[in-house]
Amino acid sequence: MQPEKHRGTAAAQARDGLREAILRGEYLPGERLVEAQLIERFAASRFNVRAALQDLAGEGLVQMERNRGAHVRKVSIDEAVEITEVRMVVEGLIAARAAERVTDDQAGELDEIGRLMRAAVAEGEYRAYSDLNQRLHALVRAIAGHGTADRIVETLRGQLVRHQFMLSLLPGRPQTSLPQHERVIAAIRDRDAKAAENAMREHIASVIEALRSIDYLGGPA
Amino acid sequence: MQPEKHRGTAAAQARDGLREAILRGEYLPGERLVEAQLIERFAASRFNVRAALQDLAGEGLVQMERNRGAHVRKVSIDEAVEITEVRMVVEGLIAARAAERVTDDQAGELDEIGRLMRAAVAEGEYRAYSDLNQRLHALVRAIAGHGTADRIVETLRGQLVRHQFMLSLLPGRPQTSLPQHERVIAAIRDRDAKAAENAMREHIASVIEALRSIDYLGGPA
DNA sequence: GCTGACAAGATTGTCAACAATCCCCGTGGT
DNA sequence: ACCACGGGGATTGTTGACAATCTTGTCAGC
Repeated sequence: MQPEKHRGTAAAQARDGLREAILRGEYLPGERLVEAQLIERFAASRFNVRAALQDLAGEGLVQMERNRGAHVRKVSIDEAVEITEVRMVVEGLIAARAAERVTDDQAGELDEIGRLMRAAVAEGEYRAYSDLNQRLHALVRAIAGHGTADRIVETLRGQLVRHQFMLSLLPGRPQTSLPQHERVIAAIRDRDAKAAENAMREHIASVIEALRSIDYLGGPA
Repeated sequence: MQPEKHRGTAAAQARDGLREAILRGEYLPGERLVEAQLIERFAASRFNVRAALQDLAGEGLVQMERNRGAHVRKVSIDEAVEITEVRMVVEGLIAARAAERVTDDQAGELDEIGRLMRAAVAEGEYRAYSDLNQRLHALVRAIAGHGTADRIVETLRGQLVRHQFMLSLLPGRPQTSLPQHERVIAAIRDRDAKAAENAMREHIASVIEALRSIDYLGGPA
């Protein structure tokens, strides 16, 4: 969505550091982000800290209220579903385009990830499977080379890290998503754009179902 | 994408004023935005001007380079195509959801817009038709009530105002797009989500074709 | 006439101090 | 016990000045 920022500058370091910290879960949703604390933690001036907060507010990671400071933004389940719906269609576009542009080498990489995924699920290594999941989506995006769609998906993904964490705890998820991933890989490898889009959308649609099921579990708690 | 900002504050006024000015075309793509000039024009402090520039950079309307100031971002035809591709799938999602949620009253409004559109095209009132076009898309979005998709479409639209202006000059556009609009309206009225999504995507796909044709016209000039 | 270095001006980057605001908590009254 | 009412401390909002950097114009040397 936004053009790339400068790297290495103090302002950029503060921004990236704070984003990483939020994404790691070091600051919980709703938690207050006090400027003075951030100044100490990131060894940045107040000027740069404020610029960082404003940037992350633009990315939807933090929420700023006048005279009341900045908080880590809370994303409700309903919002998470909305965000994932948008992700579904945009990643569908990305998958379709990847199918049109994939090279033989890249197709080989995709198959390799597929093999590793099957192995990880077979051996119950869910952490490895989760990493492979991210690698797969990242590779598809790289193949598609769609800068605009890329930025949007990245921004949306950032807003849901907390929920994605909960998702990975759902029992039976890998068994559901593995065949979906395989269909995505196969469609891109076969350069079938329409099938790739459908496969990716089905995959993310099932993520939405899972999100809704969390709602039932965690809602009345 | 980002949470709503405060209205009425000096910072918000500077931001909204500058955005309006850029969208109106008062500042041309590539034009430099000198802080001192903006301070005068919007009667804001430098602090607020910089905050506004940073916000608009987040929206992709301006580009900031270290020590070289802020410029109105130039969007190439290739980028415009990418942006419109994303818009295509997201507006498709919106149309599908609108079909699921539309009330009888809203269906009537849609039909009314359709009637006005046919009349405008028949009488060659292209300016009125263009306004109705925006009204239609806005109404569909309102019916869908999808905040996340809404924000993204709005942001993307902002980045293309200049190109959309050129589009409206293309001869024969209304004759092409009118039946597409009618199909969108009919599908939503009939509460057929899949058809609504397809109709909206076809419509915007033809916008992409038109954008590419501008490329041929304006490219080697 | 052209190239390069250098200086002057313009513009942006950064900071530290000051002002405004809010939130918490104790006080007094009922 | 409960509520209204201010302090007082903490936190953010804003300003103006100063430093760093880039851009432009000029001039000497070839």
